[in-house]
Amino acid sequence: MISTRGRYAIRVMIDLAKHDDAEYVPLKDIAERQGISKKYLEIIVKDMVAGGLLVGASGKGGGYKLVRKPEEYAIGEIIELMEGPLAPVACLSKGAPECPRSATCETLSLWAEYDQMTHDYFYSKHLSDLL
Amino acid sequence: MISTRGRYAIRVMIDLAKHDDAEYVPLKDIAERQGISKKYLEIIVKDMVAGGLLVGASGKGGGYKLVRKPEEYAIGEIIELMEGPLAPVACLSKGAPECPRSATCETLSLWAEYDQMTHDYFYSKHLSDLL
DNA sequence: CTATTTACCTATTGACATAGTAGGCAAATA
DNA sequence: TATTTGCCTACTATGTCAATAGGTAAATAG
Repeated sequence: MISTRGRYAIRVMIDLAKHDDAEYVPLKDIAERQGISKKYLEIIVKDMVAGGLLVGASGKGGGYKLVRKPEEYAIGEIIELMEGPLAPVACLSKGAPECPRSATCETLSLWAEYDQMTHDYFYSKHLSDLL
Repeated sequence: MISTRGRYAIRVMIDLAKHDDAEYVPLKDIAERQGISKKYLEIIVKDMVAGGLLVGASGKGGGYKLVRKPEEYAIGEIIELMEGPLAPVACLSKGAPECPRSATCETLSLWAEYDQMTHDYFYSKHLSDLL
């Protein structure tokens, strides 16, 4: 299941996308509108900045804003940044050590096909599709 | 991600499907062939019996066997028994209390569509497809 | 009727993730 | 200089994951 990290991140993105591109939006406002603890959002938003989804600005008039247009954010990108790989099994994650069972594994193609489906789905949807 | 509970359960089912339908297969043999701790498999197999996937028999000549033909087990059924609902968010699980945000939630259709895809996929695949 | 084989049951453990809370420092503006 | 805002470290309670440990009950072979 998708955890609050991923779900809240998407809601923050939607909230920001609905506001003027030029202005920074204080996290306090987002937290109030979304009914989510501001303190908890701080942790989540920090990772979003580190991952290049948002930029932040301190001080009065500061806050966060998107760095790209909503149609340029794939939902899969947001989810993978916040939750880790979409892969249903560890051996299909990018950079995973090769599984010793892979040559004879009867379930590998089941997971691989599902992984492909999931990837295609979440990278075909963009932030702009949620507005 | 699918945990060992679900993955091992499927491997046990495949192992059993490869053996004579009429005979009980001791868990010790399955554990050795699959390279999985027998003690851990006991816990998993117990839930599989409780869920109606297998039957067990004690004593000499005992073990476990399938109760249906491999083509009559949907993979989704096995996964949901062992891992809980396939739903990507709690509000889409069967019997979940209605989410207060559902009327205005901008992400609900995203998750619902993915949920449908996942369900369709894992209920279209059967144990017999993995042999 | 006894020994062996097998399933079945309860309990415990260490490591990790989840979903936060708490308190303070740093930067930018009015 | 005061206020607003982001940013940083640390802590905690709860639960899940992946087992391990040790025993009881049932069935069969001899």
